[in-house]
This record gives sequence, structure tokens and C-alpha cells, in this order.
Amino acid sequence: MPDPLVTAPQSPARLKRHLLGRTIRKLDRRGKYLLFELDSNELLVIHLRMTGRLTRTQLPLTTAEKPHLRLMLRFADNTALVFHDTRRFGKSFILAATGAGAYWKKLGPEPLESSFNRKYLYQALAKRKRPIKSVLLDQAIVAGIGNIYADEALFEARIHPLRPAGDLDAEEIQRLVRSIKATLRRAIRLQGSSIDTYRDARGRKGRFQETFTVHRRQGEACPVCKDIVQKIKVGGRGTYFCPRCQS
DNA sequence: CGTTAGCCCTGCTGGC
DNA sequence: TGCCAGCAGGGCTAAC
Repeated sequence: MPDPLVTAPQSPARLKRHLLGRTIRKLDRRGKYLLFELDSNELLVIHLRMTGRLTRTQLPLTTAEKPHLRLMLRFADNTALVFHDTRRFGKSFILAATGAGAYWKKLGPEPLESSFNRKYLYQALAKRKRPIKSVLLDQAIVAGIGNIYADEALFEARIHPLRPAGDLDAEEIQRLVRSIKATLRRAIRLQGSSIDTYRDARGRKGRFQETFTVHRRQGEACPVCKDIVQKIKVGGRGTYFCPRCQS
């Protein structure tokens, strides 16, 4: 049975009941949510949060695969999709096809799609007083940017994380759109960031963390101007920036 | 409506 | 060297 915390607020039994005997018809993604489209027209939704890992494995599980196991989907060919999560922050739930549209409505556009452009971001930021860093992490503005990528994109765009979002001018917004897309594309090419436990579906580490410019580099020299990278808190999140490059 | 603070979790880090 | 408070963070809710 799944870990009740992972299925909450739904029960583990409910998740099992909706998955038993089903076929996964299609895989998709929306923001940070992974979508498994079932032949019942329902969606199994999984969010990995910080320490979640989703891997395909042969059964039976080895001893090494048992710790922190939160959810396991066993397939007819004796393989399984296993969800490991040390901090139990990850979530999984069943979404009815009829309710799916309403659920995803609260998410902003995909950052790598053309609908996320300077025109969109300009109107989305207008009159907002929150720090730009907090706005980039707001999934209703743009879906899928996490703490690492916000820091790296703001550095590349040379924008201070505390700048009130509505104060950015058109040129800065254009730089920001470009740096967000470039940062995410680069991170995807390097298969993500493995600071902690992240591994891809084949169990491999990402390499983007090896190329961080400012994130988690407080006290080190900025790769552009050699000034010292600073760490502050913005919206409760650790935030790293170069005080000289990012004004 | 816009915004912020607090909470959930647990393994690791940093400071003493 | 050993201990333990505090950090890490995405998204939700409550409160202002």
C-alpha cells in the first residue's frame, strides 16, 4: 500500500482502487507535475518535490531499493515503477478527466512555449510589488521554475532578485524571458540538478549543478566580475546573487 | 485581490 | 569529537 502521506488528502486505498488493472496510455507533464494518463480516462499525477525519485525496476526489489519507498506500480511484465522519497514531500493523486481542466487552470504558461514571451511577462509583472524572484517561483505566473533556476536566470539577466517585479523595464523583461528559456534548456540538456538525491528515470545524476554560476555559491567569486556572491532570503527561499552584476 | 507567514517532512550541515 | 538546532524547499492554507 502507498505511504498515506504521499497520497494525502486521498487515501492509499483509493489510489490503489483507481490503479488496479489499469493501463498507462500516455505520459505527459504540466509545470512540475508528471501526468500518467490511464485507460480509465483518469490521470495519475505525481509531483516529486525536492527528494522524490521515479525509476523503473525489475521485481523483486533489491535491498537497496527498499528504503524510502513510498509508492510502487507493479506491471504485468514483472517490472515496477517505484517512487522513492526520503523527505516524504512528494505527492501523488488521482484526477478525474472531467476535473483536469479546472485543476491546471491555476498554472501559468509553460516557460519553453511561445506563449511565454516578453509581451506575456510584461503584462503579468505590471503593477506587482513583490520581488521578481518570488514572482518567478509563483506557478500561476509561469509553471515549472524552481529555486535553482530562478537564481540562475536572474543572474544571467543581470537583475537583482529583490527588484519589485512591476519596476522592470521592457528591456529587462526581454532579457529575463531569454535567460529563463536558456537556463531551462541548458539544465534539461545536462539532465537536471543533482544537489541532493535527484536521479533521472534511469537512475543517473544530473550535471547542471556543476555549472551553477551563483546558486549555492555564497562567498565564492562571481564568474563574470569576481565580486563575492551573496546569499539572502527572499520569500523564505535561499537566494544567491552577485551584488555587482545584478543591480 | 495581492501578499506574506507558517506548515509539512527528514537527512544533512554548521556552529559550538 | 560529538551534539543538536536549524536549514533545505514546493505548494497549500490562513491571515491580513
